[in-house]
Amino acid sequence: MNQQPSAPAADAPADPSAPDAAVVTVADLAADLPFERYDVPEDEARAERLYRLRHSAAHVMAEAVVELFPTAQVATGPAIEHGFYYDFDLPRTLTPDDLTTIERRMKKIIKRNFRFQRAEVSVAQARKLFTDANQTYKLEVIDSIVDKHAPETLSLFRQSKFVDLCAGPHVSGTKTCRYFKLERVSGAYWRGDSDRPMLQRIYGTAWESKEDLDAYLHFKEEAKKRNHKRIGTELDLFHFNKLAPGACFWTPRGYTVYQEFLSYWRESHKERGYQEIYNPMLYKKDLYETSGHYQHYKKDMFILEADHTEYCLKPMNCPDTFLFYTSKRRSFRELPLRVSEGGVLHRNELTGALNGLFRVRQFTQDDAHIFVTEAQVQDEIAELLDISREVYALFGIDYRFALSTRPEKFMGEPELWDEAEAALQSALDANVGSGNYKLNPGDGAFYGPKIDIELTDCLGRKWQCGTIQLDFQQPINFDMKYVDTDNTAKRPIVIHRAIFGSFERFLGILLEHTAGALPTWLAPVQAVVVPISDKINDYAWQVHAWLKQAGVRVEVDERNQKMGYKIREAEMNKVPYMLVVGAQEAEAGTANLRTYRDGKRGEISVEQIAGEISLAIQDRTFDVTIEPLRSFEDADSVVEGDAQEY
RNA sequence: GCCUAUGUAGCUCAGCAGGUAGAGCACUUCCUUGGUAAGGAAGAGGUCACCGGUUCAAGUCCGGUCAUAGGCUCCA
Repeated sequence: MNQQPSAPAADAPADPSAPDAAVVTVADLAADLPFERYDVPEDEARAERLYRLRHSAAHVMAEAVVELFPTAQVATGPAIEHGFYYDFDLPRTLTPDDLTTIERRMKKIIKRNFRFQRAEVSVAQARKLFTDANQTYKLEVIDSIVDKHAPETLSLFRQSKFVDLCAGPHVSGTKTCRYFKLERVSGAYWRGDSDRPMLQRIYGTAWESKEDLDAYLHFKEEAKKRNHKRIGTELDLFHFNKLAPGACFWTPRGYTVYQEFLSYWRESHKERGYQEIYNPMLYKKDLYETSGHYQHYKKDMFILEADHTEYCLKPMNCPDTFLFYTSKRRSFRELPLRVSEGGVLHRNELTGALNGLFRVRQFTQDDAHIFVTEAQVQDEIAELLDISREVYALFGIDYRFALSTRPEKFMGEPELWDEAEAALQSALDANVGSGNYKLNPGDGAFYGPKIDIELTDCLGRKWQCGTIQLDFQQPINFDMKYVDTDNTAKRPIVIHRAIFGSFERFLGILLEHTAGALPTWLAPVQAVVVPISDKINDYAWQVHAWLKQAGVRVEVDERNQKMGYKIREAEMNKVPYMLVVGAQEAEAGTANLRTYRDGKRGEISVEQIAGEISLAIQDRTFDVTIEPLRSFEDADSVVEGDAQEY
């Protein structure tokens, strides 16, 4: 084989000690501009201070990158939750080694504590500056600022040898940014537009103290341990296979959990007057033309052909539930008509968007549609708020309601919107209390206002799962009617609602929230009997039979191992109840109880243990201790669900 | 779909100057018959994601495909 002489590669990192003389940086060109001392106000709130710090860290990082790549084009670099990022257009892609190099250079800059300085220049001056420096992204930023605000001047910030178009604010000196860490490189479209160039984005985190930084890094580690995909493997609940990307394979244990979940859902909704129907999964495209999904949602649907006709795998339950409604004449006496259809849904999510149970291509929503008269809206909403509360209390998860109102683009009559919004609002005021819910003006669906439910898990992350939406549009599309008391046909309103969002996603959240230690009623194995030696196996099976009779999912670990080993195994499998039995217990008809939550409990009669477990199952007690990790999430960042739009 | 990284036993990972695979756990068998998070020994288990190329020789280098992760975009 030919040994290539080790010539420097064309794309090797630039040597900063010998910068290309031809490259003129913004800082060089801005040397004569009127930069002034920049003072930071005292007594600022922590959030503001962090914002300054992180935004400044982004500038420091940009300086380090420009040092390394003098021809780099810099795009934008804001402060974000936990840190900052900056986007660059670079001559080559960055490697993990580059990140280390950049970090080292940043530390040098930080150590010298360069002051941030500010200059105000005319728009023309700014344009010339960035044109001469060949910074095209900045020019585009200037253009959009001018379009939007038509300012007379623009501000520049400088620290050391880096000058950036920037409104600020910043810290006074670079040393304030010293508790930082670069986290990762990724691609990001310029202006978030997938038709524009892909830039390289470097993410970093920055804090006010070493303790904060360490705590944050620790938090990230803990969060990683709780990843539901990891727990799913550890507890043998589900797996994924490349032959069905984005679809979950539930194992016997996992499917047990899933079924328990479904049973609860069925039971609780049946009690509240819901009727369950079961519809087809495959429809001619005409259905979705009627609903409008074919026009607007086609790229997310799986479409196949048979009999020279296009068929669609249903991506949501609404349209086919409407076929149920219109399948016969409806009377006002039937309303409110509460119909649930937990069908299997398919959505052709982009491969890059798939994420464990959080974002799948096949899933089931705890979906239901309620057909109501206008007068019934408010009571029905109150009822839904009540169910939501019941459900979330069961899982020990914090939640908050949010009202989203008419967006700029909407369908239907504004008067109807106003009425509907008023109905939602008064239901919220009456049942949740005014001020106890969030307002998202203009965030409603185009077909109606909605109430979203945001969950907060023990990692402080927010999730949008449940949603209650009013829909005036589909009743028209499907020409839904009911015969009213005066014998005339009237148009019902549809309420779309989901509490969990999707079972898959909610289970994923629950697994992370509980770190896999599910409440007894959901646990795949609720109790394990641990005989101390195989001489006790007969009694162990006797205990097994007693518990089984009490409706407990119980196993016997009769492997030829020491009990310490079996206990360890049961602990790692997060089995709520462990019943240790030896000669003594066999004699007395007892078991030595150990629980996942409370540890060793001592010798108790099997009857009593069986009673305790079966009560926990029956009541669906949330018998789990959640130790909340210190939260690093900001108040208003919500991870959006896949169940929010219909 | 786009960017970057990753893909070796059921799991977690090592091996990478190219010379035809290794650990721990899990599993099987045997010994041990034990009091609340790992007793001992032996054994079995892998087309190194897949396809193609370079080479006498590829887990290792190159190209492509698929999947996964983190982002971006999307989530009427």
